[in-house]
Amino acid sequence: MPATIRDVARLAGVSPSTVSRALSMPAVVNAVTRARVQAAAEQLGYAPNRAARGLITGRTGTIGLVVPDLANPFFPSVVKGVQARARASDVAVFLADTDEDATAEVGLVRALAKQVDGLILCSPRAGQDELVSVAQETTVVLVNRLVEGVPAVTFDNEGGMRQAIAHLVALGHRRIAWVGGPQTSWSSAHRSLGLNAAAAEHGVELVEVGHFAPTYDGGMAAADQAVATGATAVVTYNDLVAIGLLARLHARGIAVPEALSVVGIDDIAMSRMSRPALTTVRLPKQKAGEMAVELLLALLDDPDSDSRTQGQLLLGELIVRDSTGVAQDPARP
Amino acid sequence: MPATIRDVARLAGVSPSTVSRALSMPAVVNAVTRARVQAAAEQLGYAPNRAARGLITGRTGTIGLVVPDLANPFFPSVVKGVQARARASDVAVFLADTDEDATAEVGLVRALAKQVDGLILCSPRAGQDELVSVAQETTVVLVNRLVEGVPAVTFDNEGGMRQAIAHLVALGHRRIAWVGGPQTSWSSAHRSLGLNAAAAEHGVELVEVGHFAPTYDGGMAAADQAVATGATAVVTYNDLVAIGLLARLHARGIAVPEALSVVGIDDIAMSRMSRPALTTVRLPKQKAGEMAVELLLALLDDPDSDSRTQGQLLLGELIVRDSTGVAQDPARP
DNA sequence: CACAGGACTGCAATCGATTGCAAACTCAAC
DNA sequence: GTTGAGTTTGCAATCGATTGCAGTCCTGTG
Repeated sequence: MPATIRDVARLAGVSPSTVSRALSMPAVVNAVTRARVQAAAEQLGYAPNRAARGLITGRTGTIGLVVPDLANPFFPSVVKGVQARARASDVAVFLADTDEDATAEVGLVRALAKQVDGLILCSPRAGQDELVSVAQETTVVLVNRLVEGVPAVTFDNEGGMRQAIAHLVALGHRRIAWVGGPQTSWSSAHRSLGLNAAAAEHGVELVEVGHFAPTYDGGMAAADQAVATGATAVVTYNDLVAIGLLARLHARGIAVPEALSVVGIDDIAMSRMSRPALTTVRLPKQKAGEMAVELLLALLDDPDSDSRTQGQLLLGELIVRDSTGVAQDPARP
Repeated sequence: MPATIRDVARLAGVSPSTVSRALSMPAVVNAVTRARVQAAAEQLGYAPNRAARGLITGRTGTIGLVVPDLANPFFPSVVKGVQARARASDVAVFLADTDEDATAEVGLVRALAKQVDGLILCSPRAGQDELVSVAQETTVVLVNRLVEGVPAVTFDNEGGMRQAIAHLVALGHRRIAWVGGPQTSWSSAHRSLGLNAAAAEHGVELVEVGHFAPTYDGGMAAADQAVATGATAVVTYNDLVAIGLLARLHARGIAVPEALSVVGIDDIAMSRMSRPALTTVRLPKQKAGEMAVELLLALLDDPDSDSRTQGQLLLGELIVRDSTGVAQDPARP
């Protein structure tokens, strides 16, 4: 139905080759011919069929984006960033949601890999070996996950946690609880590391209360155990967990931040809307999506680019809202 | 890099034609040949290049999905539904976010149209004429928007509003405020219609407080005007607005639901997490995405299918939480 | 005036897959 | 032992675009 290069050629009175050149290598065709071709293309609303071009050039102008769960507000932000940056370079984005299923993820990735120039895998749940093997077959950029030898855009979890701890210590907290995310989560592990290091530096105590689902319900589940630690502040795996925790604390009549301070991570849109508004470490999610595309495109242009080894590290930023306050004196409760 | 049909043919010792047939019309090839081909394909991890197939068959196995803003929690749900249903039929999904820009939307849609078999336009911001014209060029399914002659999946706004009003009337409310969405919003207009009709039926008063951005901030902005109407209950354009309104009410010390009841629409994930938890009309967002794909696929198979004219209407469901309560007696405040 | 050189443009091959058509083969029946 | 029907398979054309190569035309110089 849509106009082909032949239609344009006919209308402009030239050969298809000339149309192709007029449109993609304007310098080599005569000015008046070029103008005629461009007018014809314009008139017909012609745009080259990417699939056909892809057959010849091996570049389809398409990338794939795989996320674990769009219902988790973290991911739409990343997707939006990918979207925006991809559009700016006129590349289309295939989106796939794996529903947190690592097995489905691998299958999806393999299927997608054949239809795209490159893949962006956001917080992939698959095993390290599988990711490496996929990366050997296609150009892959990881987001929020680090695997030896695979280019990635990650967040500075350690630095973020350091900021959170510094903030809490400044408020007088000396015993801080950590509500971890899923056992297998790469970012949870790294946040824990950063937290422990920072706590040690400041000479304060860090109590880990275990692993919970990275959801509102996970936060509800974690709340009581966090309280039981006797800590005066809690850092949670992410904002969703923090908000769930806040809900449970409210239900139990525990005042935030008076009796307990709460810090999340991510800064999802919901965080400023919670009551009290959540203090959190903002992760530049959209930026991560943009940079992932940037990195992928660079890799595609120059596969041997050294960005392969380094990748990109994005810094977090502490956003202080109302869920953190001066530590309650443990002596007079 | 990936294996082509020729590679498989060579390995299986047959011609490419036979490979093609063995894989997509198994009945016509000899059983032992078929087995040999399938083994070879398996061994090479072969999957046909969809782009190449698309050139011949005119069907690429790809659909496009356009949403106004992924940051609005309504849309990721729809996207998830589209995703899931599309994957079940082995079709890939191009996602595009227009950033609420109607002009960009039209451009994007036109560009996408050439690369896909069909398009799903979710809550499109473009004008009616533009949508009609796009629908003439490609197969299009609308979600959450109705345009004469274009197949669509919509929500029963009228019915949903009827439920909300019935609920409020049962609680004794007699004067109800409506916080509308954007002036040009199709769903806002229809919700208003349903509200007015239901209010008339029940003999209660409906006060429209104007049009606001469909966001948290929009809700904050609307709150004071809603209060000033003297209504004992407010229905808002969507949940995000309701949650913003709740925040402002809390800041002003107006108790919900004691002094004012609040009802949202959508039932986004955030709604059960708000304080108080939001009473709302649940819209089956994910289901809408699934049905849109279903409808699109049906239309693609049989362009003259009568689903073109009818489309699908999805019912809303009132979810009663804590933001609605018995009306305050206006006599003794 | 002939010829070298550059600027344009068209021909034809190519990418990976599908499909109409015809060739090759099998098998049974006469 | 032919013939004819039915199966199975391969050849070759095709989709839309790109690109190496070669041909045409024009211009300037000797």
